[in-house]
Amino acid sequence: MESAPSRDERRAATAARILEAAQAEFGDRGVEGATIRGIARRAGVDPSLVLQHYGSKKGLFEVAVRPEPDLTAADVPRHLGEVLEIRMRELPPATRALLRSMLTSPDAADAMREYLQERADDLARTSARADADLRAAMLVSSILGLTIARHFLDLPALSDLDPAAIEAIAEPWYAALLPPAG
Amino acid sequence: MESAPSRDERRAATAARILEAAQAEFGDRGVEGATIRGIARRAGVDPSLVLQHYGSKKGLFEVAVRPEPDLTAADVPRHLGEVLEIRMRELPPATRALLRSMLTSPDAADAMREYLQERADDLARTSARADADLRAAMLVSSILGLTIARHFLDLPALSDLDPAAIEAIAEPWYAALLPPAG
DNA sequence: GAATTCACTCTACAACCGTGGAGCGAACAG
DNA sequence: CTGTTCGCTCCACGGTTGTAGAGTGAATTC
Repeated sequence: MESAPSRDERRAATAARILEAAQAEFGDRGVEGATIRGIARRAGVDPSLVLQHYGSKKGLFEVAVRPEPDLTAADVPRHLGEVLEIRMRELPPATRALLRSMLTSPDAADAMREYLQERADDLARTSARADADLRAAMLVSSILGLTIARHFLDLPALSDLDPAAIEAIAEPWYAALLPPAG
Repeated sequence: MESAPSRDERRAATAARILEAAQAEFGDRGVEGATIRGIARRAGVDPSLVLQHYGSKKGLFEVAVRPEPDLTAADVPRHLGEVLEIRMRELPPATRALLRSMLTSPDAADAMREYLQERADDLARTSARADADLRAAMLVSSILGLTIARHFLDLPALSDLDPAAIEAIAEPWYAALLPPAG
């Protein structure tokens, strides 16, 4: 038997439900397109409650796009496979919300640039080439394009396909752009 | 001396000025973010006039993102250089408006998918490989990612750089993914 | 010169937005 | 059992949006 949840537990649970609803709504419509009322409806809650929990729409968005801890983990993906697999299969809700908003919200654009820059830096460190920074930036940008085309534009050749088939071609291609040192 | 412009000519001129303002505004803020009032202000005109010319916001957007004829020209760019050069230097206003809106407007997403599909088909025809369609889709998606990272996210390694430097690396890399037949 | 067209502005409306404050009712502390 | 906390809902406000219709004055036509 479960013990009856306490008041605090219930509050935390609705807060989490609101956050999920917000990520879904931001992911579907972007920051500007999503509305507090829409998020509240999806969470089965009054619009005011959303703001009582997260202060403002902007505040809610900042929490909603905060990447899951295991994605910002310090252990650099030595193989691109990790990043690729994550990007090619289902997107994490926070990532999806950030991607959806990055072209219309300066805040989201900043967050995305920062994220891409980190990934590019990680990658550049694995190479000894003089133009490693540029090549790393090109690489992460290409992954970004693939992600958008597959998950947001539904380009048939990419969205219909098994992730493994894409990875099989992409990985050696990426390695050709920025060969690992040694 | 110029002859005084007729009434029709003046009307056409303001219509064109409104369209330019709309492309700029859509390009800066996206379909949802841009407002009729903002477009009117930029064109130095009353908001109502915008609708009298283009019917509705949606109608205006459709005209605003219509690609310039020389970009849809039937002559396939045999070399990617053309596409790349266009994408790496200044973006045409219509393209910029479409790109900015593609993640938040289903109509824009459809138009962009269609455009990418056409380009991918053109490219795939230059190859005899069995997986040419997939590789072509990957290629145009990568260009898309590069364009976004450079022009919309301002990823420093890409946006600060001379287009030629990027092309010098990108072109052979792209050729490696989808080598031209023969 | 008078009559008419029409490019353009003014005003208004209904819908929607983010947000704040008052109030209710059930879970808590004593 | 009584008093209090507080998670939650209701209602309201000011502002912005897309859009429609009436009005105005100058260019056009006869």
